[in-house]
Amino acid sequence: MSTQDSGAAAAPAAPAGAPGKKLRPARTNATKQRLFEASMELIGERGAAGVTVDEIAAAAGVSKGTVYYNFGSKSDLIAQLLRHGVDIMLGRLQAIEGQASDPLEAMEGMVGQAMDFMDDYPSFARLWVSENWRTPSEWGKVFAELREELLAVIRGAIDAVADRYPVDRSIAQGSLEAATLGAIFVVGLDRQTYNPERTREQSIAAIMTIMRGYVLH
Amino acid sequence: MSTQDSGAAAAPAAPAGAPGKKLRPARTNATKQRLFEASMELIGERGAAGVTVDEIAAAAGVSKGTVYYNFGSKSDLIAQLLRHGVDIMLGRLQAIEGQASDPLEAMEGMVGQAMDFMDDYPSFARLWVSENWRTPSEWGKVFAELREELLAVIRGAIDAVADRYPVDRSIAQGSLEAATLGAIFVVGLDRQTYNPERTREQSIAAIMTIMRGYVLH
DNA sequence: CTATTTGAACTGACTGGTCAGTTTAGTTAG
DNA sequence: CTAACTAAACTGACCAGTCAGTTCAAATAG
Repeated sequence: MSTQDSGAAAAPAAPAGAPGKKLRPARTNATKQRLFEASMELIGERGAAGVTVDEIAAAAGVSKGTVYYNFGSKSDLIAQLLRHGVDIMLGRLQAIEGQASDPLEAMEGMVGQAMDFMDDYPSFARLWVSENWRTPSEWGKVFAELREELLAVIRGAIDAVADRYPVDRSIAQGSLEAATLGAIFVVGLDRQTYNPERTREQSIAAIMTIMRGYVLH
Repeated sequence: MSTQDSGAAAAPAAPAGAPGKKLRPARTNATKQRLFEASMELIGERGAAGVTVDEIAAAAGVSKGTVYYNFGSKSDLIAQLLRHGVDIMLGRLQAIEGQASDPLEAMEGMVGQAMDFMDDYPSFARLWVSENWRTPSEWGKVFAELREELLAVIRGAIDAVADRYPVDRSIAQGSLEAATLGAIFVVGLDRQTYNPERTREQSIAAIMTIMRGYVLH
């Protein structure tokens, strides 16, 4: 959750010509956190283009200038927001990576973690699916990178299954990873948006059907 | 959104695309078609909020006034665009509904049709996933309705499988439909956006893994 | 210990531009 | 003759980004 700002280029644009090292990130961290939370909520609901910087600032209890002080632009804020969310999700997935001895159980645990993450950050998945796959996306590089990190975790879990069980080798792993990630996001979103009565376990079982079809019987 | 007063009288003196779509159209149909194609492309790429009415009109080779003559508003245009796309997709899915005697083959055919549809209308899936699942969506009702129509077709195919084969009854059908639809969209979009080298057949096989896991062996 | 200074963090009015939707007067085609 | 369309100007709202000024905790000086 920390995800302290990568000391690289997009640091605060200090107006007084400061060289920009984080000497005293006292208030700043709390402010960034509030901005992340506020913008995750708003952007998740209405889309990146549908939310104004003024709204984000107001929701975070901060002035508009502060947004531009902490992030260089609206676009930068969103890029860092995406990274922030994926870091949280990855942290949760990796937290149980190897808790179970059986790779299918491990996979099930991972899917469960993903569903819980979507319960806790319902807006992140919305933001993800709304802005991913845009062709000349402003955040195309960010998405490609983050997507790869998520797929890598799924790939690890699938590999573990393939090592322990006989599986259908004719199925392309890449497509299988994509199908799994897609099912996770869409089942989670559908549950939130249209079918809140569906349980966590039902959703996990439906997604795990993919794995059961992958393993030969 | 502006003119929030109940001033319904602000509509054009002509029949804005509200009710009558009967024996009207001479040029209108061609114009609407061009507008559908142009806006599908643009909105699919940059999102509903990221495209201006002027751009759509220009891309369709039509004046801005024509957009407002045929559709009452940008929002209306998009709602009708969604319906238009789903109608095409449903038409294709139903065209092979019952071509195969084996329900698993029928399902595979349907998934294949869906992949072909996404090849032909690559922007529609983008529009769908970017605007679906928005919480207070302007087109929430439209989405709920269209989503139900798509799920009904998938449900029919799953039911046919469940009638002919022994299946895992502990899996909630609703979640299974959602997982299938999600996998279809995401695998298709991923192929277009990030992995164009993946074949149609690889993608179908990955999605069909869900069905193979549903059927008991 | 008190006074002064420093500068990172923050403020909010303002600017320049964009865009949905309207209007009007005229043109084209069925 | 009339529905469909054009072209261009206009409005009113809205919004990303800017910038001159303010705050305040910590550093430093006296």
